[in-house]
Amino acid sequence: MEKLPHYKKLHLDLKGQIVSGQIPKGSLLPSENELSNAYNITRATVRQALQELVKEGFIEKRMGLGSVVVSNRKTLGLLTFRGFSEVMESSTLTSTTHILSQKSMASWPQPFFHGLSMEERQAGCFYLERVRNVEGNPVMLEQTYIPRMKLDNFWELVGDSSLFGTLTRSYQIEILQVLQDIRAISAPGSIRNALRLPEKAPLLHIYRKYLTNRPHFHVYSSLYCHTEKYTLSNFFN
Amino acid sequence: MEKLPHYKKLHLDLKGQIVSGQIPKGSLLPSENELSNAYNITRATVRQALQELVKEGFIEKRMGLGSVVVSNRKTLGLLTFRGFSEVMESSTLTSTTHILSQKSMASWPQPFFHGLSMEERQAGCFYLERVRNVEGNPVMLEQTYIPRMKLDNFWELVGDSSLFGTLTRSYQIEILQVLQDIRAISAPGSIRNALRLPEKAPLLHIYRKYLTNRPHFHVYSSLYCHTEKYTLSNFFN
DNA sequence: TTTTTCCACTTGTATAGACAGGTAGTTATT
DNA sequence: AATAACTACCTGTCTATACAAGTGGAAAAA
Repeated sequence: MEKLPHYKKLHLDLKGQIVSGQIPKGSLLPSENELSNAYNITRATVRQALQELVKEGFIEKRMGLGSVVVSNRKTLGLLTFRGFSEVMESSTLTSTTHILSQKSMASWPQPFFHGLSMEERQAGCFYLERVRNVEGNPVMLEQTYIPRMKLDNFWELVGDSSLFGTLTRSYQIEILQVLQDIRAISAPGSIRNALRLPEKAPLLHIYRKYLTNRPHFHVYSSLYCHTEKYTLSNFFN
Repeated sequence: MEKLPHYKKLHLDLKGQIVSGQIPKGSLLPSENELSNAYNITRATVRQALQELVKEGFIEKRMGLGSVVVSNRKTLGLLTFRGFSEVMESSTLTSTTHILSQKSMASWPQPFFHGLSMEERQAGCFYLERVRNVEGNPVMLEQTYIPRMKLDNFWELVGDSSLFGTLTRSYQIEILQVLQDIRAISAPGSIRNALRLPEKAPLLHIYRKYLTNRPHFHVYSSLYCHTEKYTLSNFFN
């Protein structure tokens, strides 16, 4: 039993009710005062929870009116934070993951797409290469690099489960922010094979740096996305 | 003289000191208690201001340590909020804009890339098509649709200046959030001409919906980005 | 000298209350 | 019937305070 802060508890409760459809899109959330009474917390704490929902794009606040549910997509915004499974898990689309490669490396690739600190460079990295499929179609190749810094039994703990879920559960590492560079490219040969693409197919290429709550610990990803059938949705704020 | 809320005042003060270099990158902001004393406001209000800076990517907060300045880039995060000029204005790259088309339309394109409310549909839209150049190279084609809702003298007020700047200054419309779908495509003929691209060049295509502080008023954009020389950088949180 | 403990300071979470300002529907006025 | 005023309710901003939890350096103990 983990004891979450009150605002987090309310946040998750409301999010659950929104994505499950109990609070339908277009409707109003209970008012801040109602929520503060119902949960026995102050309005300030309620507002903190609602703020999270705004940030994730689930609700919009209207001064004098209330909080309007504007989306019930579980995926909204999560793409920017987490791996693929979390994004897809709630949709009706079936998604699978296929691991192509999984290894510990004493040194990082040279050149690496992002600057590294001395600490990171010396630690070496874990490397994970995965193909993500939606409805049986390969749509994304994900190459992830994790510094080997205080991550005992990493592969055993990751196992078959979500990478970012494992980081949170087993190491209390949470993603706070993501920096990324996006570009469109023509699929190179190596990627074409993995995603079964024709020559010169346009691909979305994203370099990501995940900032975490563990200082100086970052996760790096290189993503190749085939966006013909499934597009990448994001919200920003 | 507009009277800003206290937290907004502090937010702008700190932002100014960060982008001007008075508070250098890597250094710590004054602590929340120091700021609350200096400005004669409570810590809750200080935290509201700092939260904005975190959202914009200027600072990171470290529990037990303080608020670290992690960026002094004027542009950071703004790409997700505003048009092109704001993004480029602080960089050393020279950027120019060329207007291809500029008209008022009684009805929206059919089909339109995003669902519209009755209100918006009936209002018609202003249409603005622009090419953005960096160092003389065309890198982005931007097609923007603005509902004709309570925007008197729109074209006169926009003139040559920034679209989003005009919306803010003349109509007090501020962008709160951006929803977007991203995909990679092969440049279609019409776009190839405007951006002077070879056939089948990979292009980034982004559909955007800007949510504003004016209820039910949204701005829509379709962006085509040539990302060979200049990539799109974003931060998420 | 090395390790542990402690402490000052920082951010995180939370309470209780107050007033300003916007929304929408009802009621009173024209 | 159309307009204006009122009202209940909602979010926005802010004060004052308290304690929990993490950081980093100094002091104490090994």
